[in-house]
Amino acid sequence: MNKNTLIVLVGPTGIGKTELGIRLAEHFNSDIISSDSRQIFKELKIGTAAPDENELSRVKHHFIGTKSIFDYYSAGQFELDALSLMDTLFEKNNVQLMVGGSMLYIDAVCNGLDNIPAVPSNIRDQVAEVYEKEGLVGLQNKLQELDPESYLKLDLNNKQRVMHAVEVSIAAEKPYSEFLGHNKYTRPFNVVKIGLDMPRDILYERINARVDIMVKEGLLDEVKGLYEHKNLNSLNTVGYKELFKFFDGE
RNA sequence: GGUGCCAUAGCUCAGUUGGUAGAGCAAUGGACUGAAAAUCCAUGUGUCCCUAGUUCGAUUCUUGGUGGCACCA
Repeated sequence: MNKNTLIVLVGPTGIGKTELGIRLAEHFNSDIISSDSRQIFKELKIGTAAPDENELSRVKHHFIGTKSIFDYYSAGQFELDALSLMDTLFEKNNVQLMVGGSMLYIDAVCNGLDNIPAVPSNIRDQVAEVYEKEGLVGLQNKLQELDPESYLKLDLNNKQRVMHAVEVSIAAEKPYSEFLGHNKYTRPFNVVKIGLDMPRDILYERINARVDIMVKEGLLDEVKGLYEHKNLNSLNTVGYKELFKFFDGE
């Protein structure tokens, strides 16, 4: 049994993770490690319901507003960043708290992802160009050539997956599939997961009320200011993409 | 009160030159190891507002209602 414990607080949007997380952190005198893939972007405040100044002042938060929407970020990077942070945090207190709804991020920290090499941006551009010129079929052909095993296993309609497998295969100069299946990581801490739940109709009322508050706080201006960047991955986000469509008259 | 427009899936709407209807979103189930609040796959949904006509047949055309919106008074 490790002496260090990571409490992971999960649950659907709007259920009250932020507030409960702060109260737990105050109780354990711990920091909060955010595992929210969108609150990490400093430009996305209102629409992601990121903790406000007051909440941030109550407990030290990590990974809130520390990246820009123009930065490339990923679950794998989060795994590295979070683990190295936790090394330091556990020296101060053997209970730490992770709060947020991005399940792959949480999974990466708790169970680990395989050690797949990062893809340089020039290779991402190169693969994106294949997609632009030859479409999904072009990517599928590339995958069949570079990594026949993934070609058989992957959902070939899923552009994101096919693209990533191709990118990694090029960057690593060996098939993407060879990196998979080795993730038997043990972590130097225990994991206690707490999942929050409530009746759906009440949750929906809370979410509706919260959207009204967001609008009062200036959500429309926030989204308008980001409109020109609407094609960035980081802005493919609930609450933003719908408003982009609204501004387009859809 | 008058005139006009509208009423179709949970929501926004398309459509049927008259042969009982469909997209997007939502929902539900599933997949997913560096975009994960993402992405992909599958599935259903209906008194087509009510009424009476015309018609072999009306959600579609006509009459009269009801409700909503706009304009005029």
